[in-house]
Amino acid sequence: MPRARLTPLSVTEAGAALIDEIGFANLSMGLLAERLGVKTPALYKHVTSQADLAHRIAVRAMAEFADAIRDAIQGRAGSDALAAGAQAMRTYVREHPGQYAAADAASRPTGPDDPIIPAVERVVASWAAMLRGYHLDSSQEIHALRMLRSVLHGFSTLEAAGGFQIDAPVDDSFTWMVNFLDRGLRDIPTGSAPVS
Amino acid sequence: MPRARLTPLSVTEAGAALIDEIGFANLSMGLLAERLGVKTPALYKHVTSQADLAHRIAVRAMAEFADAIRDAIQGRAGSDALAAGAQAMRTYVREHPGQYAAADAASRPTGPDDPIIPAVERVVASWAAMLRGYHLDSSQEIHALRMLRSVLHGFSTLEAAGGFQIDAPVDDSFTWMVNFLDRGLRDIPTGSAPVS
DNA sequence: CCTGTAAGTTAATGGCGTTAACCAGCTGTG
DNA sequence: CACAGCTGGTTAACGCCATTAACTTACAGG
Repeated sequence: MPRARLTPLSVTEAGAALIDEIGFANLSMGLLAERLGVKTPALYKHVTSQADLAHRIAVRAMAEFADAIRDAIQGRAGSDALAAGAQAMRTYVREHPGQYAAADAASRPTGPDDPIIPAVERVVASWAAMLRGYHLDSSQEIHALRMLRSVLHGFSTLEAAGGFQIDAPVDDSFTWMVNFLDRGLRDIPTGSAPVS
Repeated sequence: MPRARLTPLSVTEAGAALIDEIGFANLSMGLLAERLGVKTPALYKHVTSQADLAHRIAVRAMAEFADAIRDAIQGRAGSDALAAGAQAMRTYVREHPGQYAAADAASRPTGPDDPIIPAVERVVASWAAMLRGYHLDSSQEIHALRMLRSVLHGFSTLEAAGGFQIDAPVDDSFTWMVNFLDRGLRDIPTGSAPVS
């Protein structure tokens, strides 16, 4: 019987493809083994557990996600950078819902040398670079960053989950929302935010 | 041996309490049975499956969530209503992370008579009533609603998951974000949204 | 060639959700 | 007050899944 020649990397990649098809919650060792033409226990020669597999998928996904955001923002500024970055995020989540869910679930690092940390930092750095085009007060940057992350994460995951039921084009809502954010960011009162 | 006198309702309520303690993904029939002082199969006399239990928890949670939003908005208008509603949502998710996750997972109805439908509709109606205070163009209401839902859902779930790592007060970011939204909503260009 | 190791295999364990078969406590009737 | 039946519990058993152990065999280096 010929060998399958698996590696941690090839197992992770196959897992990443599978998780997008069946959903994060439905990932199972048996399904992945079948997909790779191998019996379930063989996977444990390359991956220590299902949690380890999920984490490897998450790291890989976060890195690809960071690349996508960086590439979209690259060479643009201000409104253009915001629109391109937001669209890149939405596209990534739509095309890789399982991997995004895995990355999201693993985004709290398990330790100080968790390889997801640099990947997360690259994402944050891209959003921060994009926001720099709006010349915000430094005390407000973190708030704007958190808002941006919240709104894009919320929209993308709700869309991927089929959460927008009403019959109105989701594309239009997304464009409207990005324009709303752009307008608000271009017209921020200076000084620290007034607390109600 | 005395009987436990369980009902579908009491099982659902115990499940709701448990899911907030251990998290949506960790809910198990065995754990809930133990919590109720009963053997696992006893639960199946009141609930047809774990999926059924999760769905009942979700319906209950969505209804309580709808109440919380309605009560917060009640008697307020404009900025006050937005701030109160947003805070109510954030508080609900923080206090009931498991139930919110269950409600979120079940928010796509399984059929036309799924009891989650009216609960979801009440939530939407509250947000729509709140937005009415901003006198938006009717063509833009749905977009504003989706944005609001996205941003509050995103912020709340990220916060509940411990996603805001940087050392800056999350309360301040939330207030800043709500103010940002309020400013933007009070100053919306009329006519249909410009599409880039 | 041939030997050792690493990548597969089959077999076994334990935890879960679920179902079947059984039994006992409450309830409503004579 | 008895007792019959339903209803809400029990124990036992099944199948699926993650994981581990014990084994075997393909292949790489000497």
